[in-house]
Amino acid sequence: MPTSRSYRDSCGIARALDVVGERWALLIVRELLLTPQRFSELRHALPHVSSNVLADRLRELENNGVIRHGPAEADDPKAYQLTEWGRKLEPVVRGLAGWGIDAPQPPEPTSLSAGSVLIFLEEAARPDPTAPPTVCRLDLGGRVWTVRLAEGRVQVRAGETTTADASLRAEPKTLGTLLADPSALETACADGSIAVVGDLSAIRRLLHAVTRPAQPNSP
Amino acid sequence: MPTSRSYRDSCGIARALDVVGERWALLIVRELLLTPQRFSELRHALPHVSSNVLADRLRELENNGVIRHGPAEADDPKAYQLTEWGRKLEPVVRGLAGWGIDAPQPPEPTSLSAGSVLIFLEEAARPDPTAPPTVCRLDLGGRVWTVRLAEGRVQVRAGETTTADASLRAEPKTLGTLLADPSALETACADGSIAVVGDLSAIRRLLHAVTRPAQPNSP
DNA sequence: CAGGATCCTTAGCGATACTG
DNA sequence: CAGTATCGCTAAGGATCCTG
Repeated sequence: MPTSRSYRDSCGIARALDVVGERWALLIVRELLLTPQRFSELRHALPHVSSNVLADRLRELENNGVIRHGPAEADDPKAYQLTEWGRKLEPVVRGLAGWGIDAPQPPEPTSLSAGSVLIFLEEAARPDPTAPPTVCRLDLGGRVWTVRLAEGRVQVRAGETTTADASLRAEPKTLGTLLADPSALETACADGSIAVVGDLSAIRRLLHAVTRPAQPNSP
Repeated sequence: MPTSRSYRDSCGIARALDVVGERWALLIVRELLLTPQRFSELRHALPHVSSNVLADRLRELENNGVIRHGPAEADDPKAYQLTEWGRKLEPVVRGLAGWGIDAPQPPEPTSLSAGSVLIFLEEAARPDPTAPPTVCRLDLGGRVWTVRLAEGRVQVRAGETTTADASLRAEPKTLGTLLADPSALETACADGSIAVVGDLSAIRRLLHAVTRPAQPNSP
């Protein structure tokens, strides 16, 4: 029996939380915002969720019309994907991402999935508007993504492109480290923790796009 | 106990949910968005939360820098209020409200606090831009609010105003019913479930501001 | 082997009662 | 009024075990 506890409040917020307020629900939505994914891909993207909870959430989200399971639009017949209504959560999820970035850093060991780092890229990046438009191909945790920098924004899409300036293969966590400290790029290339093909300066532009202008830290 | 249940994910969304993802947290933020409130006021606004859970959440939100308790800015010294960072959740909460309004209606008995109906007012209202600017004074569940309709938007503020076109006193749930069915206004006046002073047509404009243009309802 | 279902333990939740 | 204390319940976490 999946969850059925409700806030019993007619407010739109409470009704939204009745649907996506349970644990892990919004992180599943985060993952599916980027691309439809299968059960095992979601497990890999959210390594700390147990399989029963994930199955419960997926069933619940499907029953509530947030995601869809079967084949639709001739896609992967086993992939979970957002419905039209579910996709409307995108601004909310992005807003949460932007807000959470300002949270105090937990000092604990954390994971970082491909979805995490890509959403972070889109949300936190403020690339130099005067820099040349750049297209990077990312091979992140076994999936390929295309990242475009142009006009002060970063856009991520699932899948290949034909016109990349550079290609980068790395673990999500490694890329996260580089985003925090772009100066480690050469070292990472040298020790093989990442692999770059093409124009290295394109990767450098990507990394510097998310360098934030000095966080105020007053408690 | 090592961690008090964290997602252990460096993603901004996960870190946001570590702070406001627990049950009731975002509904507390919803209430405090309108005005600082005391413990008993929050209990009244969220009738289904038990006192220990409310106390836990408030302590947690305070520890995480979302709300503040003591006296600040010469306000009610016992009221909880949002910090500057906490207030930045407003677009997220409003986004959730707008999304949740399109959720299928739960048939169960639901509550409706003053905060609920006021956020709904601000979020769902699309007043006629050609109608005259209107100021209503609302006495809702023992607190006074000022509602302004102007230029196609509705703005709610806590407290009195000096220039109201009309004043309305009602229970939050009664107002919710009227917003769903404005034609019941005369009946409600007659049977005393609401009390109107001043220009009744101002109240009528307020009620019609949220009448939505025919919901699509396809499952 | 992907895609779950089942079992067991723990921690968070809900309701009520109680206290400074 | 502003919370604590207590207790039964249920969801989450973790591992293992089916099933196609």
